[in-house]
Amino acid sequence: MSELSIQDELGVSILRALAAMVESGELPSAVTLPDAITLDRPKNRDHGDYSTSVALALAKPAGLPPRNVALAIQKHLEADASLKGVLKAVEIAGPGFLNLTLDTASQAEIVAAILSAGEKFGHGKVLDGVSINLEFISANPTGPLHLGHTRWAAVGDALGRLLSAAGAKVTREFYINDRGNQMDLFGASLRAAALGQPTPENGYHGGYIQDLATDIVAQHPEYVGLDEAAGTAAFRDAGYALQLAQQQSVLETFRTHFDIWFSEKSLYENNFFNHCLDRLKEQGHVFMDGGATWLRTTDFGDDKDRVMIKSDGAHAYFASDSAYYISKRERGFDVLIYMLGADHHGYVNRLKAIAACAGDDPEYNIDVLIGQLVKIMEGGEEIKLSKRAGTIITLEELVEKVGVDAARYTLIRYPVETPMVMDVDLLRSRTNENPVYYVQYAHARICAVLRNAADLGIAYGASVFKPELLVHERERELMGSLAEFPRMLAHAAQLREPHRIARYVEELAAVYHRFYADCRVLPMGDEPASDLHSARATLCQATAQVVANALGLLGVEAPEKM
RNA sequence: GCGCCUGUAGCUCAGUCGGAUAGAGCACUCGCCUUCUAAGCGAGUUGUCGCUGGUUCGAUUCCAGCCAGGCGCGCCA
Repeated sequence: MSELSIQDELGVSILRALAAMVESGELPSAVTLPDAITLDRPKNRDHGDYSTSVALALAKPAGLPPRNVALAIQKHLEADASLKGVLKAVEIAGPGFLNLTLDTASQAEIVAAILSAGEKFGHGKVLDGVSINLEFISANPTGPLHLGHTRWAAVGDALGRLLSAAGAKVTREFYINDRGNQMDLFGASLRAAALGQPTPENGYHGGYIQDLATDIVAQHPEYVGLDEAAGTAAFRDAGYALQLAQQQSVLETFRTHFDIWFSEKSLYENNFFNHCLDRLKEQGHVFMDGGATWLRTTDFGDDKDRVMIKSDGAHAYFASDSAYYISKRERGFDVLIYMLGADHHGYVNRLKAIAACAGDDPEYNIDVLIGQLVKIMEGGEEIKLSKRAGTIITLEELVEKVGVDAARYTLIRYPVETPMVMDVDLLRSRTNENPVYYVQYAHARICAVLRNAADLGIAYGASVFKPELLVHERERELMGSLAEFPRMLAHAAQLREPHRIARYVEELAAVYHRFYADCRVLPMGDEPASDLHSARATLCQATAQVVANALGLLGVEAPEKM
């Protein structure tokens, strides 16, 4: 079997047909042929296994009626010897669509391909060799992770898995804002709580502050006696360590792993920031004004120039952004993905401007994903998200209520640019409204069938598989869906849209359930085992593999029993 | 004012190299377990794809303008 999938093979054959048509004068030589042919899966099964509108697209430049173009392509495909045994029929429909129907045995090769590739089935090379830095969450270490962070935890982690599967070399990074006056405020709030004093103005509230303060005092009773400056610093550092450890621990239980926890403070160690500043100066976009040091980001589409070093000598947050960008690039990453909340979308232009100021190509080196904030409904009312008010749903609480699988799946299955409403009551009720159960059930169901097959002594697997037996419409439908997985994965990776995986696997589960309802897999009663039983069991095995692979990309378990 | 996102069925939402009759779940009605997991399957009902124009063989999809909602525009972090 060739390296090419059947879709690819058909696409290449059509391109060959087009080239031959130019050769023979059936198409004017002035017509520019497409680089690749896209084959769609028609919604209507009467339209074959794949369809293409290439004839429609070429009709105009060729100055020919679309049907004539389609007829010529059809003629060449039917004469193509390499498609014997692959393509069963080529039909022309509507204004000039070409509908292709595959030969059964050829279509069923996908089953063997899946079993052969196993966990790797679907993985591809569209991002081969690309070194990607994927930064997400990057919450302040001044409190627990809330639901907004949780969306990024789920989506970011799934995106990391997806990009890796597409061939990219991915490093997941969490940026710790461990510098600046928010940290000092955090320290002052903890100290106040420990001393039983009122929370400072704009300080941090919430029960966790009191809890942290209590823990710190238990470990370091001497902190209570320190003066304000020393005490604030001591509580800040101790609170930071505890809070960061808490975030790290809860993320691990959420199956979200980071390769690097990057400290903002570290950007100012070992003269690194000055090194970055020098690099930016070399590019000529740094200037002084009013005693401050600026980056002229307006050279590259930003609304206004940005201060890096304030006139009082302090580093503005933008200084960190700039240095952090350069750090990532110097560590060898080609593509930097930033996942930001909608309230930070104003940063897109300035981030891209940093890249341009550093002499890079913002369109290639920076990829910013903007996620709309999550709203939470409980008891029919919206809960406002406010880290400081203390009325937050944390990642831990969400997991406690609905479990890791349901939480991750629900958060991933919507495009991030869609504002999302999570109904806590609904998720807590564990009804079937959550499609994760639907998908997991399909997997568990298949596993049950395969267990029974083994008990009955039915052999299944690539070695006994007879592809020509799978002629039932439901079987063909199922194999068609399975064959879509690699292409879907590549597309989702390129678009950075993990939600497509969830949508795909839901459809696959639906197709499997239909197959299951119409096609008996195992022998009934005393019926003797046949090759068809084996073939169907093998198809089930391949389906379970793809469902498991898809759920694996989402970080959701594929249970063998439910 | 400028910028970004959103507007699709009663509700929650899918649908981006433009494609054939616009989909799913929930909800509602009715069927299917004396054999593989009924957490399932099947049938039925629901639409000015925000509005108006443009591009073309074809627009929910691309472009422009408008309407509505959300968010952002600091020598804060």
